[in-house]
Amino acid sequence: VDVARRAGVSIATVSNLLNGRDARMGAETRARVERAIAALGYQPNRAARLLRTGRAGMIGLLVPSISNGSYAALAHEVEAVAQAHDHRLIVSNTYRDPALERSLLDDLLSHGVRGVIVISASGLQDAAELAERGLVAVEYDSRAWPGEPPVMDHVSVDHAAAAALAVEHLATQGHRSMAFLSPAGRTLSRAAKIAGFRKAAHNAGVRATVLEGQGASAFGDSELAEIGEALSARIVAHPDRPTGLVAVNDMMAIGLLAGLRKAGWSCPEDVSVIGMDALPLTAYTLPALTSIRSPQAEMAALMVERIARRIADPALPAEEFLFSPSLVDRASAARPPMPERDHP
Amino acid sequence: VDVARRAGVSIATVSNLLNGRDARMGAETRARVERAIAALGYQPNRAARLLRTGRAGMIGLLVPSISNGSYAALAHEVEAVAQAHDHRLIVSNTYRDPALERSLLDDLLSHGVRGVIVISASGLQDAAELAERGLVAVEYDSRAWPGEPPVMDHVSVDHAAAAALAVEHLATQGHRSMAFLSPAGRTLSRAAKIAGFRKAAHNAGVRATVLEGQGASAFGDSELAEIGEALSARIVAHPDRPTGLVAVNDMMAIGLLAGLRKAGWSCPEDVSVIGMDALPLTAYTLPALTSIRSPQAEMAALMVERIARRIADPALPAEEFLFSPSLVDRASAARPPMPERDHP
DNA sequence: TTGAAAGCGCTAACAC
DNA sequence: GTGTTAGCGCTTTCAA
Repeated sequence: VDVARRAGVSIATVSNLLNGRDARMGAETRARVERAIAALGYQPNRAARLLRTGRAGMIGLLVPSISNGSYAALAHEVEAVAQAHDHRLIVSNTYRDPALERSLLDDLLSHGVRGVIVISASGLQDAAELAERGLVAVEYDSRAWPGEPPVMDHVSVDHAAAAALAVEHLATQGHRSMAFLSPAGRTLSRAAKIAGFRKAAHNAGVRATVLEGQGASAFGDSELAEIGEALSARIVAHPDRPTGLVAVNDMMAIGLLAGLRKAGWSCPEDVSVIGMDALPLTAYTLPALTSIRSPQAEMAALMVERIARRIADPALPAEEFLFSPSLVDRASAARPPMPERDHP
Repeated sequence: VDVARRAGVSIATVSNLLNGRDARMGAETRARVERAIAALGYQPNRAARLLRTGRAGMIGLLVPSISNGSYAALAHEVEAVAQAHDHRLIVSNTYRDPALERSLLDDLLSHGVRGVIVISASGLQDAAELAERGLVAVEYDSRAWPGEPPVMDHVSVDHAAAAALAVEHLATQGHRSMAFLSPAGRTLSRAAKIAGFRKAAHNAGVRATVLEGQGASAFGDSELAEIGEALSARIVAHPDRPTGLVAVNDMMAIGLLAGLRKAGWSCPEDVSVIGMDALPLTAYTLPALTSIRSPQAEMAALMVERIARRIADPALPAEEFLFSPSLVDRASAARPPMPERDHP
């Protein structure tokens, strides 16, 4: 109203300009309005705009814990993409609690958020219902139900391939007995990694063990590292004497490295360790951690783009996108101590 | 409207119940309304509420980069507190760019956000103007201008004390020459740490050097670690032979550790290193990193509480809150190699 | 090319 | 105790 008055036009004209409907607006009128906007330092009230249009200019991100380095890195990428589209990012910790997840989703909806990226332990149950209520959700790092057409978009790295990459790298170095380390809870992504690990080990003809730690709902950096450290005791005592270790993620690998060291084993001389996520800091551990990297920036860009497209066209069929992981070859994975000799 | 119709009451009654004005509402009416709400799965539209009341139920958090572990940890704490108050958290990366910071703040305002926590390199210039426009800002980890009454709330750990803690710990172990390592840009918190370092070193009667790396705007984990690694070369070549090293934060310390190691120096035998932030992962480095911890959870709680109080009462005088850091004594700081002998 | 007016869903002042 | 109603700031037909 103030801008319109100052420019001597109606509020509709101002609104038209603001919303790009200025194709055939008088150049002089446009200039007057623009001057008024600048002079008044006017900024549109987004709440009112949202109320009217249903578009909030915000997207949601639900992560188990934002202090987990891997999710923090994802959040960074997502925020960067969102910022480039002039959108804000609402972040919430879900602690892998499905009920909380659910209520957070409801709440985002009531805030006018129409698009959300979710990292869910168990998969979103009522995706269809959410879609009906106008919420476009994309699941990160979880797969659709095999066989059925996906009910929502899934953007994930190929966890099975990631595990296979680790196994093959170790097998190439000569390891014949490997172990996969994970916390106790079976999230979808962990299950996929474990399956991939088993299959690749089978294909490579090596012995495979899966070791699960305590603490079902571990998602914080310290819990993860702690579990890794605790698991090292089971490694050194294991009858199969695994020499190639694959950790479900980098923080577990870091804990594992510390535990192994305390037990007097050195890496990579006595055991090889491969992590997953390729966090920046893994380049600086001792030894520098060999790890598996996901193309997070591209995944973030795709997720935001999919959300934008499905908001524009809700009929857009859901798809599953699978990204290929890559191995970051550093110092923690090398040849096993004495290949084959004491295991005929 | 739907709820009111179903419950056979007016919308005002529904609104009254929803907003706690139900003190003298008929028990039977209340029950009917509640049943209708449940049956319809009704959720209030927050955009409309915001438009009417000006309260968005969201708070903002502006960090240089959310992928930086220390800010991610802070974000986690802040989100937890906000969630407990049924508020959502909007997070944005500022990349330490004052212009971006400024436009993000404007944008949050237009989204209806009334409270924001800012980590700013240079301090918020126009805090007074923001306050006038209805934005309550709290600065994290930066101090008010000394002498003048603070124009906004500041919540910070005492950086000078943190540096002093590190210096004293090293001095107690016998170190007589120390260096402080930092990236090149002088943020307020870095400046405070450096001043505290210098002063404490002077008090302890030890030699003090401040070494700055390249890369003025380093806030990402990898840049920080990289600078730390690069700085190690200047340490080993330094004429003063500093044996006690204090890094501006943990990621730099981790990079430093890696660089020193490559140069053939071992820690803590040849040099001692102390980091700052006490990130969870520092318990698992080799050697486990001695570091300085801030009470982040308490600081987060205070910031959210201050925001709530100042929104309720804009006249509330601004204050500066200083928290005491504590030393986490681990393995990276010990006695210097040969105390005093080759430096008469 | 511009303007008038309806209405998004809610809250709160006020009337009953 | 409960209901009526104005209006938050905006977008968007529709009319001029």
